[in-house]
Amino acid sequence: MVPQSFFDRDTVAVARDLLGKYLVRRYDGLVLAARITETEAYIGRMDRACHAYNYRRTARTEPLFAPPGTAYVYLIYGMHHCLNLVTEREGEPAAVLIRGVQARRGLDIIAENRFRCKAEGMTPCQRKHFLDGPGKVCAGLNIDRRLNGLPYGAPELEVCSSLAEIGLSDPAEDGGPLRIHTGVRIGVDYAGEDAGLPWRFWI
DNA sequence: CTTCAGATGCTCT
DNA sequence: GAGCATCTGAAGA
Repeated sequence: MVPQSFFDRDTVAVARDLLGKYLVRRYDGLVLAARITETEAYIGRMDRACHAYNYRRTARTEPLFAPPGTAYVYLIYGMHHCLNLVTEREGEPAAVLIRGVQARRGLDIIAENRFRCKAEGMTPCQRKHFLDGPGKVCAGLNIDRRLNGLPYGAPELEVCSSLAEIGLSDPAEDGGPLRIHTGVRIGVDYAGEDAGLPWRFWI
């Protein structure tokens, strides 16, 4: 598991550094793991796209003011969940949205969570777009508002830098330096000039 | 491959 | 009451 201090840093740096790391999700005796492939940074201090813009503190944004590494999970469009990991020192509302991952452990369980079928039964289209969106990440890994506010270090959700930590090997870990792409964030047109900030990262 | 409508409920005004 | 850090399936090119 990466140390909590990993999240106690500049949010954009954390967003970049989370690429290639692993989300490990545990529940009901199951262990799921997925490689992080797409992230976005949100910084309340100066970012209109952030729910806690200008330090706005409400019942919803409360987890963003919690210690680094805390999970911030909210419901969007009435039916999808989005997972964020809180960054910066406690009291600085900021987080990284997990927008995409690749499944590495628990394929059948994740496929069941997403499509109510075995991994083998997925269509080519379902396979191609398996976990390439924030709502899909949460659906596949069974993440919902029950995890909102979860302190970092809890076994239910961890971030690891190597799958060896859960007894697996991943060829992608030996693939050399990551080729990191940068772009504008998705779905934040309402944020005015801040919508153009290059705070989306993917590999 | 693209566009498009519809689903659905929480949050803040 | 408006709007939202989205996804899906259907239809057309």
